[in-house]
Amino acid sequence: MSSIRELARRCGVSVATVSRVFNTPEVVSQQTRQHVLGMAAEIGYLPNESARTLATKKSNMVGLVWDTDHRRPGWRHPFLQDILVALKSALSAHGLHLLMLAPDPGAGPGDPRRFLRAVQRHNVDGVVIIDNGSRDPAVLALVDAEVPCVALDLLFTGPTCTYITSDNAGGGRLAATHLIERGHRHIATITGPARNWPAAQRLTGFREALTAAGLPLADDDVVAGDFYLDSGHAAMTELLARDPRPTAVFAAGDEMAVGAIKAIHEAGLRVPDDVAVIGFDDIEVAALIPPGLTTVTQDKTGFGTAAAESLMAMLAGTATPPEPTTLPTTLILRGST
Amino acid sequence: MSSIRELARRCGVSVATVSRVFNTPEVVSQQTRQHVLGMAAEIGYLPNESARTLATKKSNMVGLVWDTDHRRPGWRHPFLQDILVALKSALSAHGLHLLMLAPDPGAGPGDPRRFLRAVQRHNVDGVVIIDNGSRDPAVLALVDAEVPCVALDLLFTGPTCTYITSDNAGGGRLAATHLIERGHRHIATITGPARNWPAAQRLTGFREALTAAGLPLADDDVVAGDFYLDSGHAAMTELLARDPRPTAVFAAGDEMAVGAIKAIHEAGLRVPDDVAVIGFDDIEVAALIPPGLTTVTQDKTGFGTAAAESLMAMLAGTATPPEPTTLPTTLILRGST
DNA sequence: TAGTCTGATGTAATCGGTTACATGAAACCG
DNA sequence: CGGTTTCATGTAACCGATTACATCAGACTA
Repeated sequence: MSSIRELARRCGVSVATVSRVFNTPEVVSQQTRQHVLGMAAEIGYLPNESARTLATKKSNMVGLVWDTDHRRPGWRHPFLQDILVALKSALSAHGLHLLMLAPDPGAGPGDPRRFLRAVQRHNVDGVVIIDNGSRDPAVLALVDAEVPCVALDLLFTGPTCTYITSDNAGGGRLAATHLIERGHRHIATITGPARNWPAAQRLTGFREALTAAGLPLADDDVVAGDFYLDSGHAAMTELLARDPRPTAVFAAGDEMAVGAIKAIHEAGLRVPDDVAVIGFDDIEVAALIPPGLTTVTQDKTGFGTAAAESLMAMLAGTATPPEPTTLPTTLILRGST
Repeated sequence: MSSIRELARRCGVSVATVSRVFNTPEVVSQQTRQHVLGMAAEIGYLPNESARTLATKKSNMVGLVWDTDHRRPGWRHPFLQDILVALKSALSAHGLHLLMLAPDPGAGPGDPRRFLRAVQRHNVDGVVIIDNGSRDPAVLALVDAEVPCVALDLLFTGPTCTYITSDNAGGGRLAATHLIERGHRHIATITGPARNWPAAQRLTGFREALTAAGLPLADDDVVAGDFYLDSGHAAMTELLARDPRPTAVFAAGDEMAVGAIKAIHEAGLRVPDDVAVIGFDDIEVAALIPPGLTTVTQDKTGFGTAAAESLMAMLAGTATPPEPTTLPTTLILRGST
């Protein structure tokens, strides 16, 4: 591969001049510039990014910390593909590449510094963290990286850290309000694991809106699931056994909502006539299963672009990290309510 | 950030010795090694990867070329998340990081060298290509990269290139055989775009198996879709208008199969009693929509791990690239047939 | 015309590692 | 005991860029 020295030699100029042609073209004469660029194209010269990074301490790379462990469930984020595409596109527009980091092999599998170390070795300009909901110490350790960090769907602040999250409470309110407007008076909910922060927020907003409408949420009408299909099915089965049974259910995740619909159908009841169901997330299935799942949608693309923007703001050198971003949630009306 | 020189100074040894501690520990004395490692931990020394890459020409990074363009559809790969997770895990196990490359800003948006240049600048040890089905010249130009390349779901060979694909023909055969075994005699198919290679293969296998069973496929019973829901709905509507209408349909993609089921239900018919439906891909919805979609599944995880393995084989330095990998497809039985 | 300014370019140090080769001490051998 | 190995370590060139500083020619100024 031809180096800058080779190119300089061929052009009869110094390496400094060649470097200037690519970095500060305005200071080199028109004539020299043309000559160098022409010769560069001819011999296929391309600057070596490792060398540039070494010299400038800027890599144009953003590290992605995403703890994908086959064996544990929970690493899976339903929107990941949309988020990744948006993130990558937004970063690409600024000339940044996205480096999906492997945990540092120098640290053991359980070492809380395994991501921090990987980040520090690679001269990345910034870091995006995709949470798997586990609040892994190795992820939380990243606050110590002296590098701009943006976490997705994870409370994460520090001197160089901020995060992006959906307006989960608002979404919960939206769901409640919608069901109330549809005339429901007895509304139950299938929530997520107690310690899951987004789930808790959704529940809070949901309860608020019900209470405000004079429809307090009975403890009996709150059943916890784990975001997966079967738990939604089980929870709904439990709710259908109540007497009187609720006429509407808010599931804190679409997969659970689908499970709930299944349970309702199995009980010989109809959606939405006997029981209305509303979900949260707007995953692909929501649009595809009959009768179509009404749901609260999160702005997946917004996660990616907001992360890129927060990062760019920090790279631009503001002293304090940007405020956390809360993305609006909106209601998608389909047949299930 | 502390450098190797700093660490060497503190330990009273030369930089070469420190370097050896991390790269060829067996040649340095037990005592010195302990001392250096201890001091390294103390001052938080970590080798700078850019410098290492510059010196060794090995970056431990694999470039990912994935042309994500918001504006065009088609960049979306239904399995991408599974593939990415598997790919990343497999690469991580070998200490390799995955660099999602932005197109080279030095090249224009339409420049066929925009990925090639990005690859060449970054000293990546290998490249994985995720196809969007468009046979973009900029993707095809990567055969010229003097770097091991593995393409997913794309015919792609060259002196350092190979590819991974599903046994699409076999999957087509599987679908046909299954329907025949279920007793169907009049079987139609909703295929993909004529120029789409996987779709064509699926059709070929499907037709073969029908013919072998003495049930030649009439032209009328082949309708093309575009892999999206609506096209499946439209195609099925068309097929239902035939007299006699087919008793079973093979859709070359699950989304189209879901569209087909919708059309069947809308026509007041039942699945599978009036018309059986089988799909291809095994996307998430397949398991979730009633009555459950029987489908031919592709080994998503296999794509990722096979890509990593082919890459590793090339990195290990075989003169010729590994043979293309064809992943087996298998039948998943659910309620729709 | 001497002095200053400006614009284009060159010189060389530097970024943080790796590694071929040199060195020197200790161990081994006949 | 001299000579050869072996082992641990040091010296210094090198990877391919960037950039502070120096240089120098020509234009401009008083």
